[in-house]
Amino acid sequence: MEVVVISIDEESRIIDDMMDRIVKRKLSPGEKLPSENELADEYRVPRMTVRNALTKFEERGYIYSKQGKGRYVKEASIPIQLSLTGRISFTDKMNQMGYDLMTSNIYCEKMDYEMEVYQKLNADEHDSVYRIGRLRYINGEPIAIHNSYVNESSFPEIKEDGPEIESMFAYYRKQGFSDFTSRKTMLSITFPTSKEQQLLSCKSMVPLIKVESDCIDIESKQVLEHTKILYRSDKFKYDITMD
Amino acid sequence: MEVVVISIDEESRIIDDMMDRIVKRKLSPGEKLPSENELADEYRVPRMTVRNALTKFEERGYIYSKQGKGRYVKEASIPIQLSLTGRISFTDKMNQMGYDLMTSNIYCEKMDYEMEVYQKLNADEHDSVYRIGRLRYINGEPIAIHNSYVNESSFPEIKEDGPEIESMFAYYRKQGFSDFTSRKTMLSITFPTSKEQQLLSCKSMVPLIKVESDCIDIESKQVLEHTKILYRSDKFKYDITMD
DNA sequence: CTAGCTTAACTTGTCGCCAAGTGCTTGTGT
DNA sequence: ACACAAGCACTTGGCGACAAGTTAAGCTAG
Repeated sequence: MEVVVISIDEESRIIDDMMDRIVKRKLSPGEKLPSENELADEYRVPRMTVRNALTKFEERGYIYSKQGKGRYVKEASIPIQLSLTGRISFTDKMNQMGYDLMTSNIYCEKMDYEMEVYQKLNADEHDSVYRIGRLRYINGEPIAIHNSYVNESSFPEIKEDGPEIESMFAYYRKQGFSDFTSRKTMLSITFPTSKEQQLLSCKSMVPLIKVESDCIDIESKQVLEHTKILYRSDKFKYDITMD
Repeated sequence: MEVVVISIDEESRIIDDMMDRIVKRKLSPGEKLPSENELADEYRVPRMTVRNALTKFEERGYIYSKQGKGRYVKEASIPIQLSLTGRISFTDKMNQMGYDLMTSNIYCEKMDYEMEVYQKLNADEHDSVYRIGRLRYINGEPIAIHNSYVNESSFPEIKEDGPEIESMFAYYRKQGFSDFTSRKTMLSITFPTSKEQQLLSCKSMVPLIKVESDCIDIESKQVLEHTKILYRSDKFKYDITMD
């Protein structure tokens, strides 16, 4: 009889085990992990295997390492419960939940032509579309990048106003619009580019939740903006309850 | 004057660039990437840096490698548009969209006590709760693990029936329940354990979308099940439109 | 006795060599 | 001229030695 050995990836096994130790509180936040050599002996694998596993684990954001010292368990951040369902603005949502929200404008620039975005704005290829980026902080931590795409032909002063806008809704109201709706909201997962890693001060393997939507003036049916928000997935839990 | 050099992680820069080449179609699916040595020369970095970057990229599921041959761009899978909003069952959703859905039962076992799950089922600590796991395939590809937690005191035959159930809704109807609702639906992101990697045949860095919900009989207000679904995030786009 | 420096034993980080796998090219025997 | 095998030039994969950083103990000099 032949014995079939199903090879389970050693690295994944180590990550599983580390995860288990953390959730079972055998390893608490701030505590030092066993050294690479100790773990290598324990799992009977070369140090490099342990090392690769721990590097992956680090990039997911669960531990951090210091050369010459060791690896440590990160403080677990309590997930912020975010409701994706309501039609209220991000700012209002967060204030409602009692979070200390801060916003900083990071850019307001003319974007290069991109079919997908232009189409959604009903923009002509020769229109100027501005991308307004804001970084959202909660309790001082950057947690989301909020991109708004706005057609200059709809808002001629957007180039000047853009760098000052905190809430787009407030801006639209000032421009004479009052009731808003949106067509479709799509959710997908991406990884941060190096720029996004810097802005969100996160590692390359922290998944981002990308929420794409738009904002339409109910009265004129005009598309005011297209939005693309990138949330750090390790900081949130989303309530997507229907009612 | 002091020149401050902001160090951008070399690995991330390489990944950014590879991603860019793929979306800009400088590299098409099936095509071979430049070798590690070529890229190392191009970016003026040691081969190991390129290697680490490409390994990460591979684990995200964008490329695959063959020893002795090279690295190749994977076929981009067209994301399946899944509506998270409706109250119809997974099976119905998929059939409605015209996808070739297949389900296989992978386990039906008494679970160990876990406070969170037991609480949500209003189960006593001494109750037997069964975990019924099904693997969902679309076009032959495994794409989601569907876990249902059911209290034996509500469904005494669950141990025997479990391994045969494809649709829980159908099962509940057969048991005399007809109208269902759910309380809260939460969405979060996790990474696959090694078991989940095997079941979903995906790499360790493919994020999974975890959707937790429950099913309640409207008439009796009884909690019939707690569900935990793990979707491969690289295979889906979610429609979370409100209306 | 004490302050400060040296050293050694740990830690994680980097790099490069060689092993393993593939396929093309080349040479040889029929 | 063709078949086949050996070798070489490429690929990715794995591992081990060393570099760099940290800490604490112990020795030495004041």
